Amino acid sequence: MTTGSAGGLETPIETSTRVDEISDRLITAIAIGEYLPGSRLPSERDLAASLQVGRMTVRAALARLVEQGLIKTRRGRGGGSFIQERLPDTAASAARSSVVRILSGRWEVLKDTCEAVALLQGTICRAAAENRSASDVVLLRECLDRFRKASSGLESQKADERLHLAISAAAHNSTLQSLLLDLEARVSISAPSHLWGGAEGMPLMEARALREHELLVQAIVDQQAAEAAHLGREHARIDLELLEDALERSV
Amino acid sequence: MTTGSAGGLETPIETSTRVDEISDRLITAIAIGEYLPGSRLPSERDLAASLQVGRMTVRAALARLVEQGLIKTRRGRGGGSFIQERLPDTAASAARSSVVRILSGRWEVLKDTCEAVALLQGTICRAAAENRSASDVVLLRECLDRFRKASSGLESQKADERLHLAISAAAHNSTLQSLLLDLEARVSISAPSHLWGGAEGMPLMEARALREHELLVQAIVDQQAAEAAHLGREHARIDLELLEDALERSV
DNA sequence: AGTAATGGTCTACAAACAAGACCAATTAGC
DNA sequence: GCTAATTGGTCTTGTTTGTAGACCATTACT
Repeated sequence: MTTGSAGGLETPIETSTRVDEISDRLITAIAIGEYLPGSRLPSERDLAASLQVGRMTVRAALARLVEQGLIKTRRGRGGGSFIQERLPDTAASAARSSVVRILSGRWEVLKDTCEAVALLQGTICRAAAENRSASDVVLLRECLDRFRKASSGLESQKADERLHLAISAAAHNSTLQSLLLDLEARVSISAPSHLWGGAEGMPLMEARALREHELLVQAIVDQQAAEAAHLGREHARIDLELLEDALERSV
Repeated sequence: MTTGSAGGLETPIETSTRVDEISDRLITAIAIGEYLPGSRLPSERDLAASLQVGRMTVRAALARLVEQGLIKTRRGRGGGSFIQERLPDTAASAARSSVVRILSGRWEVLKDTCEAVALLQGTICRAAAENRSASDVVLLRECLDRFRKASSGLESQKADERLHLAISAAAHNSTLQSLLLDLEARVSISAPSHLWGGAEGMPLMEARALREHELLVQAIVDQQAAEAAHLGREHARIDLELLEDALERSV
C-alpha cells in the first residue's frame, strides 16, 4: 500500500516512491510464487506500459531486485529478467544464519501480523459461510479438487493460493479481501516460507492442509458460520507454526 | 498509508503525494473531532516541523481545506487556521443535496467499507475478550464511565472514540488495531456523520450506544468471546444505519 | 545477412518538495 | 500607544524523482 492514512498529526509524513512501490510488488509476486524460479518477468518496456510508468522507473526497481539477488538479467532477444533459483545468501553462508537474519528483529512484528492474518482469515471464512452464493460453491469445489490433484510442492502451492482466493471472494466483501491479501503479502515478503521452509516436513503439512481445506470448504458450503470461522482461524496458524519451527531449528 | 502493496502487476502504479497525505490526515483529524469547530490548527511552521516536511507542502495541503471550506485562515499574531462551524455547502445550497453529493457514486464502496468495519470490529472484540488483561479491564470501565457522564454530543463522541480505542487495544494485536483505525478513518472522511447527521435522532442513538457499550464491555470483561464478537459486530452497524438513514431522508 | 526484441545508456524536461529569505498583517505585552 | 513577537503570504534556489524519447549493444530467430 502506498500508505495507510490513519495516524496523528505528530508522526512524520512518509510517502513511498514509485520505485519502492514497484519493487515491493515485484518482490511480492515472486514471494507468492506468481513467478516461479527460472521464469521470466515481463520485459521492461511491457512492465512500464502496464504499470503506466517510465521505463527508467521500472529499471530502478529491477536494479534493486538484482542487488538482492532475486533476479538476473540477460540482454538480447529472448533476454529479460529471470527469477533466481536460490535465496541470495544460502549460497554464500549457512542456511540457518540467513533464516535468523530474516526473522530476528522483526520477529515480534511478524508474529503480530500472522496473528492478525489468522483472525482475519477466521472472519472472512465466517462471512463466506454466511454470504456464499451457489456459484461460489461450484468454484470452491473446483479449487479443492485441483488442490487434491496437485502433486509437486509448487503446484500445490498455486492451488492453495487459488483456493484461498476463492474463499475470500465468497465472503463478498472486497475491502476485507484486499486487506487480507495485503497482510498475507507482508508475511510472504518477510518470510517467503516456500523458499526456505525445510522440505522434510512438507508432505506432512500438505496432508494436514488438505484435511483442513476439506473441512473448511464443507463448513462454508453448509453455511456453518461458527465452524468455518474456527477452522479458518486455525488453518491460518500453519504459517505461524512454520515460522516458529524455522526459527527454533536455526537457533 | 501511502498505499497498500497488494495488487497484480497489471494495475497502474499510483503514489500519493505528501500534500495528499497531509490533507487526508488533517481532514480525518477534523472529521473525527480531534479539532472542534472554532478551534485552531497548529501554525504552518509547527505543522511543517512535526510532520518533517517543507512549509510550502503544508500550505498546499491547507489550501485544499480552505477550498473545501473546512477551515479559514487569519493572519498576524494569534492568527492561524480555524475550523469552520458549518459544512461548506450547507450555507449555499440545501443540506440534502450535499449529502447526496458526498454519498452518491461512492455508496457501494462505502457500504462495503462499513460492512468490513463491522466484521473487523467483531473480530477485535472477540480477541479483546480472549486477551484482555486486568489493566485493560480497569481502563475499559474508566472509559465507559466517562462515556456515561458525557453530556454534549461532541463530548460523548470523544468518549466514544476513546472507549473504542481502549477496546481495540485490549485485543493486543497492533496490526488489526491499525487496520481498524484505517478503515474507520476512510468512513469518517467519506461521511463525517457528526457533521451532517440529523440532530433529532441523536439522543436516541446515544442511548442505544450506551446500552450496547455496557453490554459489550461486560462481555469483554467476562471473557465471553462469542458474545463480544456478536455485540461488537452489531454495534458497528450503527454507522451503516446512520448512513442509510441520511441517504433515505435526502432522496 | 537481416531483422526484431531485448537490456543498457544518455539527454532534456517537468513536477514535487525542501530550505530559507523576506514581506504583510495583526495582536499580546509592556 | 508602541514595540516586538507571531503568524500567514510570497518569492527564489536547488534537489530529488520521475517522464519521454532517442540511440547503442547484444542476442536469437528466420
